[in-house]
Parts: sequence; C-alpha cells; structure tokens
Amino acid sequence: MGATIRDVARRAGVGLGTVSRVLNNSPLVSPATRQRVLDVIAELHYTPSQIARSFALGRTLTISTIAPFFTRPSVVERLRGVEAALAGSGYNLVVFNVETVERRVACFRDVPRRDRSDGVLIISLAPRPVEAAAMGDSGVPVVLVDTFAAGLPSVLVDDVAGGELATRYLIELGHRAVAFIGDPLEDPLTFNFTSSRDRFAGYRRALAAYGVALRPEYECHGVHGRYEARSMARALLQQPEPPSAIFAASDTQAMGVLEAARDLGRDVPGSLSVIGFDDIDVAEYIGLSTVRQPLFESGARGVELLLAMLSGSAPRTPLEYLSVDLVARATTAPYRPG
Amino acid sequence: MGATIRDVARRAGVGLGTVSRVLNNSPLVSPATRQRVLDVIAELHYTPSQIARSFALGRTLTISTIAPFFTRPSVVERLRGVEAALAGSGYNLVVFNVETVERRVACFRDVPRRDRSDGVLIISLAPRPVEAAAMGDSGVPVVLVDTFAAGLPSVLVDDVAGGELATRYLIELGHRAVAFIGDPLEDPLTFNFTSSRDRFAGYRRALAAYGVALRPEYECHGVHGRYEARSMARALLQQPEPPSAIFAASDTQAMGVLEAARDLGRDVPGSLSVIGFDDIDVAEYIGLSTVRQPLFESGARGVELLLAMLSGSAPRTPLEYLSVDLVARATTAPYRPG
DNA sequence: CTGTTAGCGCTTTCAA
DNA sequence: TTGAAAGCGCTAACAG
Repeated sequence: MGATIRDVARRAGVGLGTVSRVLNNSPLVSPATRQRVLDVIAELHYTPSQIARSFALGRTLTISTIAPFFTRPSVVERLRGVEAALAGSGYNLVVFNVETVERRVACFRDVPRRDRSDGVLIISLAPRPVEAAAMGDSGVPVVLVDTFAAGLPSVLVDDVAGGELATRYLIELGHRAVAFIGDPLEDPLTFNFTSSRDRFAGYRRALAAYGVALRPEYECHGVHGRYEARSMARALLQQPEPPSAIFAASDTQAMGVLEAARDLGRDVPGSLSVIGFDDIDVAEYIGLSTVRQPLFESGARGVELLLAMLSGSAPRTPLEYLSVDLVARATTAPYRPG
Repeated sequence: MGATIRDVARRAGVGLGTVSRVLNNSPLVSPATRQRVLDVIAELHYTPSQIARSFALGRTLTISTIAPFFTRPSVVERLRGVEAALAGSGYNLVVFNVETVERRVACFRDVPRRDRSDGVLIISLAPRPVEAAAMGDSGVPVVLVDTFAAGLPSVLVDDVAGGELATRYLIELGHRAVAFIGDPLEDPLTFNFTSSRDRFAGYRRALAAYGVALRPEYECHGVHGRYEARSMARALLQQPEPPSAIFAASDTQAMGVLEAARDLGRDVPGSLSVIGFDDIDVAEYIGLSTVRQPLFESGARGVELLLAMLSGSAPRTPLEYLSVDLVARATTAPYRPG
C-alpha cells in the first residue's frame, strides 16, 4: 500500500517525469527505460493515485447523473444505457438520486462544477432557466435526457406526438369516452416541465382532431405512482359516465389503472381499454399496450453526446429526437357499447 | 469560476489557514473574523474545490458500490436502500455495474483502494478468498450485501432456510412433484457463490425432511433471467411426469415460469403452483407467491455498517442476518390430482 | 486566535 | 530522450 511515483523513480534510477511519461504512454521514452520502469512498477505493485492524478489534471474523471431513479422504472432503464455507453471510457459514474425539491436544487447547484464532475447528465428533470444558465457558465458539459432547457443539448422524444399517437389509436378503435391520467400539471420537483404534460397536450390534440369534445372530468393529474394512478382511475370509473378507454402517461400509471379496473371488476380490454407510455420491461410481461420510446438508447445517446463534448466537439444538434412507436398488446380493443 | 482559498484570504485580509478554519467550522476563529471571511466567500461565490480537498485530506469522499445492477431487479431495490442511507452523509455514491468476469476482476482489484473509495459495498457478488484478502489489506472498509467472504462483514439472509421455507410450503400444500429452477451451480461471474445455490440446498433439505425423493430431472440450473427460466420451465412441464409445483430461486425466474405455464396452457395455480424468492416490486402486482427478504433494508443496513466502520468502529457482528417471510399470494394452491 | 509553511502525488513545462 | 522543478488548492502542524 502506498508506493508513490517517487518510489518508482528512485528504484528505477530515473527521473520522476519519466515515470509519469511511461504511465501516460508518452512516446518520448526509450524502450529500454520504459521497460525498466515497467518492471519496477510491477515489482512495487505501484498504481498511480487517481485522486492525485485528478488534482494535477484538474479533471475529476467522473460523469455525474442526476435523476429521480427510484420513482421511475423508465429512468433505471435509461441509466442502463448510460452505464453501457460509459463502460470502458475511463470515467466513473456517480449518481445523484433526486426525490425532493431541496435535493434537486442542491444537485443542480453543486454537481455541475469542474471540481466535481467532468460532465453531467440530467434525466427526467428540467433545470429552470436560471439553473440552466448557471450550468452553461460552469464550463462543465451538461446533457439532458427526457427534458429540455434553453441552451442545453438534449436527447428526447416528441411527447406531444406520442400522446397523440396513443390517443388516436384509442379513438380509431372506436372509443369516444377517452380519459387521461398523468402527473400534476404543477410540480415543483420537475419545475412543471414533465413529459406527462406534453403527452397530455397530445391527448387533447388528438381529441380535437377527431372532433371529440374535451371533458374536464376525464382529465386527471396526480402525483406520479402506481397507487395514485389506481385511485384516480377508480374515481374515473365510478363516474356516472365512465370512460371506455384510458390513456396513462406512463406504464407505471397504466399499471395502477389496470389494478383499478380489477378492483371494480371492469374487464380489460373487454369493457375498458388501457394504454400506457414508455414500454418499460414489465409492460411486455403483463401485455400492456403502450407507446414505446427507446429508453436504453436515450441514456446511451446522452453519454455519447457528453463524451463528444468532453473531447471538444460542440453538439451539432442541440435537440436530438428519438422516435416512438405504438405497441398494441392485450389491454386495448375495439369499442363495444354496453 | 475559479476563486481559490487564496483569493478569499487576500480579499478578507486574513491568512490562508483562517479561511480553511472557517470552512471547516473550527471554533478557533473569532466571530468577527469568521463573519468577514464568510462575507468575502459569499461575495466571490467561492466554494472549495472538492478535489483539492480530497487530495489534501487523503480521502475521496465517495462510497463505491459494485453489483450486477441491471440483470437483477432485486439489486436495484437494494441500491435504493443504499442511496437512502447515504443521503446527507456527505459521501458521493459511485456505482460499478458488473456483468462480466473481466469487469468483476477489475472492479474487485481497483475499486477498493484508498485513492478511489473511502468505503466499498459489494452486492450479490462474492469475492474469492484472495480477492477478499486483498480487500482486507487495502485498508478500505468493505461491506458485503447478499454474499459472503471470509474476513469481510456482510448483511444477508439465511437463503438455505428461505429455500426450505418455500419448499416446505409447497409440500404442505400437498405437492410431491416439486421442481427447482435456479442459477447455474458453477458461475464464474459469482465465483460459484450464489444465493440461488443456498436456496437450492434448502429445497433439497425440505424434500429430505418430508421423505420426498430427489429427482434430478426436477433440478434445473441455468443462466439467470426470465427468458432462460421460461425455457427451462417449458422443458420441465413437457416431461412425462411434469411437476405440480415449481420453486424458482428468484422472482424474475418465477416470472419466466409463469410465462412457460401460460405458453403451455397450464393453469396457475389450478394445475401448477409457482413460488419465487425476493418479493421484488412487481411480485405483488402479478400476485406471485414468494419468500420475501428485506431488499431495501439490506442496502441501508450495509451502508450503516460501512459508515460505522468509516468512523472507526469495527463491526460488532461480522455476519448480520435479516429475516425472510413467506408471502402466499395467487400462484400457489393445494395440490389437486389430475 | 491567527499567519505561515510544508506537503499530499501527479502532470507538465523547461532545460539539458 | 531525460531530469529537475513548478505548481494544482487545500489541510494541518507550527509558530507566534
């Protein structure tokens, strides 16, 4: 434990800088010298101190990810992509989980700083304009995934189009009483900027396109989660004129809807169609119809952008859109009156 | 960007050490001086460099976690506990995902070093004796979760007892043709040390206790995963004398079994009982009977041990066992001949 | 109480 | 091609 570069230099009878050169594969070392140094390194079990190296380099060799990981399975799936794309890059991955407003503020303020991160990836959490501006000034490359902020590059999908896609599908199945369940329109944690909101806009747009009147009592917004969605759906289904189809802004919420239907003995898809969004892992398992977005790929792509920025190239396109697809499975069916 | 402690000292007209003292809440500063320094700090938007601080301190201020995160939902749930317990401790959480032998070797070798981590948490991956010994020598506190290695403290459950519990339950429901599906007995990634193996031992023990003969054709071991379990289960159910109950060593694998039953039109639990292990999130949703273990808590407890070790106290008990419970849901039922 | 100073281990000039 | 030396920004020991 604890041989330093100096020990190696001394033992190899060379200068300190030479050892450093060997370590960094500099071509400016003679083969003989290099070999001697290498031998001593092996002999001493020497490995350079990451931390001293970082200090001297002025780089931390870490990429930080800020996200609400555990409240959203979709984020974990994105993280998978992040991890895969980062493997072998030499960067460590440090994660900051955000589930409260305080933590969000603290992370946005402290993490994107040169002495903490070489690059930052923010997932499913939108910085406010001032925060985004501060990030821009920090000099640390920041990439957003599944969100947007002026001046910061991001990888996203067209959630409005996705919401519209889901809703059109239901309408084309003959449904007219189509309800929506999604996140709160005002959410301090996400600064009111959620993909749910856009999907909701798509929902309304589809309805309008088909001349179906909006019904406020069909529009539900509540804290993200399966249980919350379940109770919203229950209320929805107990209305005098319950919907025949429900579009949930996420698969997690769609699962809550399915539970509510089960609670109330409504057959899915017989008397109720349900569609979600994301296509998380379990969606296939439970046969949930949904709008698929490339979660893994979004994380991987975010890292690619970040790595490119770290090696000097500015992102070509500030906004990069990935595509969404409708995945029809077993929770949607043509409308049947009664 | 980039005010240093020296700038602050100069501007406040004090010595460099005084600023450091203020930063570290040393009591050896007069209130007046402290205030002056604080003012300058605010004025300059100064924040100390984490990295320089780490370097001077000789501590990295990070906790590393090594685990196969994405192949096992249970590990993500444990990570949740880790994250929660670490929040507010001042430590950053860096994650090392391991899915190959090479990566495992590299992580075990490189991560537990003073210049990289102040403490290391290893989840669901057992270090080999030599690796464990090296970790012990590194001087970096290491805590294991869901695994074991001589000389290293760990947080686990009694998997043998858990496996026995599950199997006994099936037997007591009247099943005699009880099969097992689990991970490979020889797995280089986990160095043959898996909780699955212990659960399998519990399975055999329960059978023996009831005088039920072991049937090699009922013992399946294959790569961990839903798809693999699905095909193993399919083969199992197509045998001349198919089992009437299956114990899967994890919920993920139990889900594969459920799919296989669906594929072959076997009614669960009518003509096939299925029980899993872990009680991951979706288990409740899909009504899977299982053996519950405290996943979240295991991660949190691991961090607690680690933090205690970091503040000097040796772990009282090298092995800390958490308890398991049987959770009977909708995939198990009494044996019905035919 | 407070200023000064000596490193922490490495990278990177700058000479030789 | 190589050695020597100057920091990177901070903490902690030491005088005062």
